[in-house]
Amino acid sequence: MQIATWNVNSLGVRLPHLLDWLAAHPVDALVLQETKLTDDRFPHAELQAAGYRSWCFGQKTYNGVALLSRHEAVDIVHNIPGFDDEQARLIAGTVAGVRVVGGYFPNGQAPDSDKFVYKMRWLDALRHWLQDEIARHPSLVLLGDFNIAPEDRDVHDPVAWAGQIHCTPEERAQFQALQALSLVDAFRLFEQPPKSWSWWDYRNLAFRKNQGLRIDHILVHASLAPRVRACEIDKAPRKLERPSDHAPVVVTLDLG
DNA sequence: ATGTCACCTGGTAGGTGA
Repeated sequence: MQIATWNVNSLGVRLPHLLDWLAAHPVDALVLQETKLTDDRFPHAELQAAGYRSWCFGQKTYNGVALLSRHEAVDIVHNIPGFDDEQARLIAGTVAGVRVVGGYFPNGQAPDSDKFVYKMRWLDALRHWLQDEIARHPSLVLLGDFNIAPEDRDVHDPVAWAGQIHCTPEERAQFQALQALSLVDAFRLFEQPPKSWSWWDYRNLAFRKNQGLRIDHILVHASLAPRVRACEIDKAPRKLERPSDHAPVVVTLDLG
């Protein structure tokens, strides 16, 4: 089974890229972030023609998430239960016995901003809900755009980024707190190329210079970790014309 | 290089968010 995450930065713009990518990488399930579409505009028909059922949770202009699956998904959840939120940032569903939780974590803007306070509150709520959710569904995968670079090796220039948004001690502590729920960073289960990033700023020729961050992650519960066969970032879509600023990340599970 | 992209309002540009 393969599960992927991709921040598409507007599905309205990126649908052709997504359809091309799915044709080349027919993953079983995929979560999307920053769809930026209200649900009435979601391209269910085009995705169905590509072999995918889709569940969306969007809003106008900003945010928006979706779950795509070749098989039926059940027990769909929108946003973090018990956390009152006007922003569409999380969708979960159970696919073939795997609880798939896709999140578009708040960006946080700057460490001294109100948006950073919201990011911390959102992460606190996520962790508390996940604690219960893992007890109900141990075969859980948490994936998406975390907007956190967990370690210095996930940052092209750790000195310049020290203390900046995505790299603050508070955000990294939140990432570690998720790991403390027995969630394992699938990417780090394997030897990876150095300077592996999942996001490159549109500015400054950042992709050409490979100046990026690894902020898109796939965390699997420890009960699934022995089943993980691969975890890779696919840089190819970032090289296309009019790309998203993020690359997809794929995990391969051997569920026997 | 404060260097781009997407989307909004409201209009032939400017603001917001990332």
